[in-house]
Amino acid sequence: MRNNFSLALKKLNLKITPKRLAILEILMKESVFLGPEEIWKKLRTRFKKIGLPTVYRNLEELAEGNIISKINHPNRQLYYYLCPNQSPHHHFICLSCHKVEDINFCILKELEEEVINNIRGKVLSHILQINGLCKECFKERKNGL
Amino acid sequence: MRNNFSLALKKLNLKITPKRLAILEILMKESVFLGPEEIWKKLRTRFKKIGLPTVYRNLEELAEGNIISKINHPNRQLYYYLCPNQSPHHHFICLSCHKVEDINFCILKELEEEVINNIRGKVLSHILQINGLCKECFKERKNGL
DNA sequence: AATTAAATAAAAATCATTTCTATTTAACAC
DNA sequence: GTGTTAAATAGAAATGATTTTTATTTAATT
Repeated sequence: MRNNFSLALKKLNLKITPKRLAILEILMKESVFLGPEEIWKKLRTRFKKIGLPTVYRNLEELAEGNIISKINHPNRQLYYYLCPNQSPHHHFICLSCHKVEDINFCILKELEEEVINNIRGKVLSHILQINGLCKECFKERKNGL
Repeated sequence: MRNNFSLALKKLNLKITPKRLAILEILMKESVFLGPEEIWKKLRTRFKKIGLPTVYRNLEELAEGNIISKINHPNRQLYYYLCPNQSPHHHFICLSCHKVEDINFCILKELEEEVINNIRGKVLSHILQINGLCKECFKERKNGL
């Protein structure tokens, strides 16, 4: 596990610092989307003296290197980060437990064609985020959703 | 035109103020997505004394009433607003000229089914934003895109 | 162990957005 | 039209997330 991260960091010419590894470990353990401040609070249990800017900087660097990815939460204006996944822009987000799952999105090609037909321009990128309840939360129907 | 706006405002129990109408006229004229500050600058040519908070407040109220809608721009963290359109969450955004077009999205039902099959939970909402070049900008290939 | 460039802490700055309060104004009744 | 009232506004200040700055520390390499 740690070796994977180290290798990935080396490829990006990022030094392997305890804090950087800790951030990745937190994101890996949680498999939930977290804000910089949430991550910072978790880090402070291990590092008494860690600054919030350090967390921001690291998250940004890791996101640039595609080790983690950035998403939007619909009801907050902050960005959240998440461990690597195959399709960086297709998320299913559980609004109850905040778990993030990839969605198997074979419709995308069709969509792109449809858009090109409508717009007659060029598609460069997209943001697709689907919000709902995951299996478990749907059963429990937490939060009155 | 103005009557349409007045009627819509009345339905929402919002008073018909010159500034409120001006905001709607700007958004209608431009048919491009604009940030609060951009709108504010345009308003100041007509109203010397208009505060940015007034613009924010109005945009928020109008968005709540579905007279305008809010979208995300991928490379800025700000929200942008746009005149009413039929499908509030499906936008095609030209990264060159910032024009916003609706996309005729008949694939959505399929997508929802696909997600439900994968996740086995519940879909509550989604954000779909497609970025690219509109017909005109694609021809001109502005901005090196 | 010494060197060097990157990473960090801490404080301060920035920037978008929101809140607060006193004043103004639109809507409505007369 | 004039008066009344609740909503809208200006302007200043507050907020809150994020970024920048600078001096110090540390990881990587020799």
